[in-house]
Amino acid sequence: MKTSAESYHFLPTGHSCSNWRLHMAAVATPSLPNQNKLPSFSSRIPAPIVLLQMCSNFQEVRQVHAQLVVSGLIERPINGGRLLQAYVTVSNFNYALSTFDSISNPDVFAYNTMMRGLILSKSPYHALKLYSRLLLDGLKPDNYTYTFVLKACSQVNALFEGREVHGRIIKAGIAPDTYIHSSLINMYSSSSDGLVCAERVLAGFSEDNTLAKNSLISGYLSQGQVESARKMFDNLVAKDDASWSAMVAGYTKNGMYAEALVIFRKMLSSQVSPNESALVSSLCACANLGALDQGKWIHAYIDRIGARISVTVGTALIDMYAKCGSIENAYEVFRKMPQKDVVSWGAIISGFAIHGRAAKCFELFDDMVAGGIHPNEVIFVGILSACSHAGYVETGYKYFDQMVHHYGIKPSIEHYGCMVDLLGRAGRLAEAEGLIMSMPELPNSVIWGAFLGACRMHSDVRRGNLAFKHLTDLEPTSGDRYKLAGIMFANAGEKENATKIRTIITDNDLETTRGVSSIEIDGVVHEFVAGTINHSRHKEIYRMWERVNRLLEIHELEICIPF
DNA sequence: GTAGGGTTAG
Repeated sequence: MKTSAESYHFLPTGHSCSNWRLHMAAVATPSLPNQNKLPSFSSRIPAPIVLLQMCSNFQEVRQVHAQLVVSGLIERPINGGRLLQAYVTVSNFNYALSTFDSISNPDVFAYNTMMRGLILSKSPYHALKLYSRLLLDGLKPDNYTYTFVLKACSQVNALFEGREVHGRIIKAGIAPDTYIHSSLINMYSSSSDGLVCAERVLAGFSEDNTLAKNSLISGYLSQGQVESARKMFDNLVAKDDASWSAMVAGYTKNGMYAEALVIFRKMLSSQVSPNESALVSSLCACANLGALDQGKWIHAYIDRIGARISVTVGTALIDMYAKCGSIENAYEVFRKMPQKDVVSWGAIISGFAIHGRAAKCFELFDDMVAGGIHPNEVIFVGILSACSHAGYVETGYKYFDQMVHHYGIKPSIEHYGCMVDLLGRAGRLAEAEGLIMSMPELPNSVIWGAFLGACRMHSDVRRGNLAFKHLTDLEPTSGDRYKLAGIMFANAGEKENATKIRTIITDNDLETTRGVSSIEIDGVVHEFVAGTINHSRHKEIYRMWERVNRLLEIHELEICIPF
């Protein structure tokens, strides 16, 4: 470490040394973390180092950092590594990086800790660079180094580099432990080509290793090989929470939502308490199924076990309630969340957008910005789709402009989709067409589909024909596109074209879909198809629905225990 | 003398 406080320039740019000294004086005195819980002072370890291990947030680490500088303890190289570690554990990666830079001769521990920080902050490329620097420094990588570098490789699908690391591990004669094994499997199974190697790695390890087996299960699932994963999972003797949650997450990721809920239920009946990942995945499955009762049950379960609602779980709850049609519950969860990140704001804004509450979306957007959270591209998808549902063309333009020029976000195809939809619905077809032509990338079927829908709505056969031509190129087998065009021609009185299209649909046996909505009663999902009025039990369902509403008012969550 | 699963949310 640098030897004096004056030359100690670890702070991010904008802080001068004199400011730092003043600041140190201000923070060094007030409440330090849990001083009363300190172990006895007979210990040889200096008090600030003990404190460092007890820090649970950034402010505390910074205070102890100040003490380390004042006491000169920072000058011992080992303490520099400890400080770095503390910044990584409280997820302040800028301070971690500055601390690392201020260490003059970082040892393997410092390198490992910094690599871990870079992986946690989703900078795997930097972690890989640091690994090369470690080798250039002539240091000898250890088991931790290999675990982290393999993790970085799997994050960027660097199969080639990963193989090289694998070779180096073998050549170095390191005895690979369970962690290295599971990291190798993760690395190889980040691409479908590597799965065979992953299987071989597992086969070459004699001990029973649940960690590595879980990794291979996740690998199969990430490559869509659900059957292989399930087989391996069923044969697993010691299933831990990670094994279960890998299955729940894997089913959800592969769109098999019902299976995800079934295995989640099995997890609970096997007396394994679900971890955060399993809760989030199963809530995601509920959201996609519209299974409000099951979602509410999971919410009640979380409350019952007294788990603190984390940002991640809270966000998954918001999304579930919003997608299951219960925006009020979503908003309640949102308001009660002690911490929110940009994803939580995105979930609630998109939720209100789905429900057509544009004004509320704008209000939330302002609150978010006022709270110092920087909107990302997803926030604008929510805002623009709210504009389009409400028909606010000028507001939509305003936000689109703000996104590009004020926030420097490059519009994605989804943003263009919202704008085309917005302009098209409002009948401003020439503007919509101009926007499509100005797009930097090639318009996809979503864009042309929205445009065709708008042309049909406003009986613009010339432009509609253009959209239809593009759609037949992009999606030649989608019956829906032909159907829409057929309706457009029929409405415009062009009977010849309309019948031509109808014969295309029947001759080629193209499938068309109909609008479907569903409600869930007593754990069973009932579907209603647009245009049909005689669902076999619709009267009964209506009566049950009324009863459910009454019950909900009386006991809130008590009725939903489907498991 | 400090350490490492999996990873979901818009």
